[in-house]
Amino acid sequence: MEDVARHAGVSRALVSLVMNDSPRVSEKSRQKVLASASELGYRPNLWARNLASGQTNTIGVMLNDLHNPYFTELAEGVAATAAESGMQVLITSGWQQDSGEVVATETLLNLRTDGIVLGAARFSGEVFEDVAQQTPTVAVSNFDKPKTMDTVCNDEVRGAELVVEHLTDLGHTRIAHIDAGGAPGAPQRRRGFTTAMTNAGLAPIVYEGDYREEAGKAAAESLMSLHEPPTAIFAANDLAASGVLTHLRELGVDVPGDVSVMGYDDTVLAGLGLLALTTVHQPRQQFGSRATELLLERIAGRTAAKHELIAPKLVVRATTGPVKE
Amino acid sequence: MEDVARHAGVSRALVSLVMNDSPRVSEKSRQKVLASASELGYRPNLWARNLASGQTNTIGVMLNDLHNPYFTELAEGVAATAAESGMQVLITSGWQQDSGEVVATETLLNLRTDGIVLGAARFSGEVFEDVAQQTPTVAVSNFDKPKTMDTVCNDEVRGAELVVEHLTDLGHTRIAHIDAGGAPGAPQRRRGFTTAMTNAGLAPIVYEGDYREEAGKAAAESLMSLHEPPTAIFAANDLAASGVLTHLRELGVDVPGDVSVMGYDDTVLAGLGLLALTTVHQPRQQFGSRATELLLERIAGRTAAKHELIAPKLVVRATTGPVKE
DNA sequence: TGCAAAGAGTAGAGCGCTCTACTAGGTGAC
DNA sequence: GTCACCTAGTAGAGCGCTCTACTCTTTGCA
Repeated sequence: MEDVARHAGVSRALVSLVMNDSPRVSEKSRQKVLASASELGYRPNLWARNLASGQTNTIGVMLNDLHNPYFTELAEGVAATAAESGMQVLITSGWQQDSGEVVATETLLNLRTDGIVLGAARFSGEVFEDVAQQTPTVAVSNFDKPKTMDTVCNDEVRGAELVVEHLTDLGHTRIAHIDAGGAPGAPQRRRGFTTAMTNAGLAPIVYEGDYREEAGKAAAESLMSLHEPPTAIFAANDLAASGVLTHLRELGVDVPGDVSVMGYDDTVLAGLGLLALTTVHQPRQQFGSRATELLLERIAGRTAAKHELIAPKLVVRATTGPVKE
Repeated sequence: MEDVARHAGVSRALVSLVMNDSPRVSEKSRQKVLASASELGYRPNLWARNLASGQTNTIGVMLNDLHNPYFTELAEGVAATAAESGMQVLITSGWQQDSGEVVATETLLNLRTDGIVLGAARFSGEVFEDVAQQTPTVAVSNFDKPKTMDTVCNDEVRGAELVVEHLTDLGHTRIAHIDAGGAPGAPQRRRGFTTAMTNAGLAPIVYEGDYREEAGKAAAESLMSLHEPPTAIFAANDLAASGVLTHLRELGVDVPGDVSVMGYDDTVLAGLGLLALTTVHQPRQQFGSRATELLLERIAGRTAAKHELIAPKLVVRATTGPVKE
């Protein structure tokens, strides 16, 4: 910077003004400085800039797992909205490890990003409340309405309701849900399912499982060997639904002729021609952009916590149909 | 930091030493400083630290597209290897846009990361040679052996060979390849395919397509309506292979009884029970970790460019079988 | 007992920038 | 012609840390 100033025959301060697009510089010297800068291959050192200015114009995103499209689409939403406000996005990942999430968040904290979007899965909200005390924080997660941070999350209960409505509309009454125990989102889906079934005057059948394909297969096997097998199966997520479909095909059961199958999440899998899975779409990008909006509000000074639910949508494909009379 | 020093009754320099685990501090004052630090909620400011020390202990990763598991697994490999050397990883993404890649790389450059791993797809190597001149750079990409940076990439030619070997071993002679034009990796796969076929004394059938499912479907349709349809189809990637399978199922063609199908990449899709696709596995994490090793070498001073190919592996599942005679 | 070397700690410059407060010169109103 | 005000630019402190060079104790050993 020193060199650029000397080369252009101006002060360091002027160079700084030019680099920040200040209106206080004449067109002439702006050109002169820009020319010298590019000639000398100068690029501003962000560390120094942020140190001096005390603000980073950067928002940090901590993701539990980069593999999971849920998290990456979330990040995409964040990036898009952040870009509109001229903010940079820096991503760190917990690489699916408990300790990783904490380390990644620490890094962001040390980086003094203006705020943090938490795409956490592993920990309860409490662990992160500490973080929220130090910097504006929004969690995309169904933490239990913490006071210190905002949360944005999918309305899982509504999603499960959507499933039950769709299936009962098709005339199904024996509907089974394969749930994923304590995994993120699973308790809410289960609750939504049982509530909606009960409200419809139906008995909820819940079978224990998890979010993996094998679990879907295993559950389908048990379910189909029941004395009165269900006519519709609502899997914990798309992957588990894929396991269900696999088993049903091996069994020679027609889908959706004999049995209807639904997934949850609307991942790439669901759209594949061979699956064509009816499922519930989570607007993941929207989670990210809404979270960013809330974060910007917080950065601007809001302190009262907001907790928002975002409504999922039903996506009907080819695995559900009218109950076989 | 000032406060911590005062609170602990020592100099700022000592606090700095403690924070960096220097062996030059006595156990007693280390404890004292640590205690004061946690009491005051002190955390070192990374921007200041890096500015002062002139090194960031951070390597930057620029990814074209976070959705694509290819890139995220790459990042995972980078993170794992970087962690072994105590390096932090910061990820920026081009969000699938041409300009995005450049912006994301600029950010990394301004951040003065010790080095950059380029997971680029859009641009030719030339655009990035400029970057490589400014900081140690390794590209995971089949750029054309640039002088200024290292490259690590999949041995696509070998991968295509693997496919042809597997299929000819099963007795296939009419083998068609659906290629993806100029998309990343596609030309190499096509070349590998035609070469291997020619070497085996067979006529390579190449059908134009791309990396999407629809392309696979369309290609399968054309291919199967040929006077003498191929007995094996090697799709551009797993997604296209999924399209092929979908069409074949609609046609009632038995896989692998009548026609064998192969994908490429070994993504999650391939492992699904309903697809069980025979494919070629790219060790994506290994790309990342190898790239990081090379980068660390460069950071340590090596300047001569290295270009490495990493061997893919055949993964046999259920979509290939002996040719029906 | 004396002296070198090791151990523990400190002072203060400096990393590359921004930002506040200031100056010099030009403009326009009365 | 004078004065207030605006514009374009500058000086220099300071952001929070690290790092070099230095000081003051201890310790070990001939």
